[in-house]
Amino acid sequence: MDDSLTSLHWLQNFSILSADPERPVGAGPGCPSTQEHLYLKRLCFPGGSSDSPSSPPAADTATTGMPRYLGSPVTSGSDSSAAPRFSSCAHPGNGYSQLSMQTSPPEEVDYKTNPKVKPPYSYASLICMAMQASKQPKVTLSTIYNWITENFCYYRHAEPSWQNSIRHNLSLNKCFKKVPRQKDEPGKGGFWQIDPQYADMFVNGIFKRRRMSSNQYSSSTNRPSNLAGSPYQPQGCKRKHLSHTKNHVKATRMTDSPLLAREAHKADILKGDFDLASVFDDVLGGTYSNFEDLDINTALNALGCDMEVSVQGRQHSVGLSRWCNGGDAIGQSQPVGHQHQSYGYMDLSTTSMDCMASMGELHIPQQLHLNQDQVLQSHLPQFDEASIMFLEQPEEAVLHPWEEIKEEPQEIPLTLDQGFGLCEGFFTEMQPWE
DNA sequence: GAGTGTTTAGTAAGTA
DNA sequence: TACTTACTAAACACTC
Repeated sequence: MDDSLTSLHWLQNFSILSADPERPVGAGPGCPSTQEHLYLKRLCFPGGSSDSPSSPPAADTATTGMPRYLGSPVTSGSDSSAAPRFSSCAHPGNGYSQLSMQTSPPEEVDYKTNPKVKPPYSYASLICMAMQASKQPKVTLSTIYNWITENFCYYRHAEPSWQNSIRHNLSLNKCFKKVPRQKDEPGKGGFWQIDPQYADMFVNGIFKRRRMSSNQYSSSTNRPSNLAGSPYQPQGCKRKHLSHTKNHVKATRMTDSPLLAREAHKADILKGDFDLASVFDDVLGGTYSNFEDLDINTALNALGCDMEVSVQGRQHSVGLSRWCNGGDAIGQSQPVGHQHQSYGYMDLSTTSMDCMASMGELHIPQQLHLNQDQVLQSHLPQFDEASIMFLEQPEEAVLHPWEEIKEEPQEIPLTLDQGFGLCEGFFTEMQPWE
């Protein structure tokens, strides 16, 4: 009984996504119906809520630092104005789902109708969502404005300075590429799209775009020569003009342990932080089924991902399918009931054990004598190639992921986090030298 | 003039 | 404490 004072069991049920006291009962003036805009609570947590009395109010994201939803908002169907819904944790095959089950159910916050709560998404995320929703390879600034105001009531009532921030973000963020308007195209301004160079990052990057550690820097700057021309950036899009005063990257400053990396990963997911990666994970991975009739080609087109890189060879489809179905590929030894449609990368936070289960196939133990960087570098070329291949042959991978993977299981490419996860899983889960 | 795009500067928060 | 990231504000130039 006395353990009640020190036990942290309550923490499991602690809701960081608790009720929003400011949430209006009905739609505000000028706001559309909320019918279409209900979020995932019922989808994700049909079992009801288990709010802790200690749950902080969620009205102010800045207070909690925790956005209210897990996973990635996507737009359903062909309605570009449809509200973002958070389908990731509802998707049985998404790596988030398991984690979602461990958290308390969020209350619904209807950003489409609630003008008081600022959406917890960065401007880059908002831009990305707008681009995603438009399903066009390129969008205009006004399209982005419209989508945001349409889907986030807050910005309908906010000072227009946020539009300046949007423009600023488009210009500053390397992820976004300006496509000049053709001379015969009337209208103001140009078009914007996701820079295809960063499509691989979107597939890979589950990490929040916070603080690129030095080894991640070195991963991109000192990567193998065959990656020299690759835009591989493991932690998201850099700003277009970085502070160049920090060229002296501290070599020792890194995400020290795979355990920490994974915990950080978990924390990010727990925070429900929406980022570009999650958006594109939805698009490029299986979660995109929420787009109903939208296939992966359409998704890529919507992202403006030009199929401009060509890689020859048989590993195409292999790497591609692995990439599209990374979690399944790695974890194909899991029970059939756990097999599911693809998702863009393997979520190590939830599937490290699956990785462990198949490490024999991966021959990873043979690399134990390597340090992490060596392991990662040994896989980076494949990873990069795989991501490129993904762009090239999306449909095959979706259709025939398993057979191809079974052909060459030892060549399954590992992403940065996968590498860490594997290492961590191995070192933490495996009996010593077993 | 309005909208668009770029750039600079400052602040706050998070992290090593 | 140093650094990164995100945000905000503002100035300026360009185009329609």
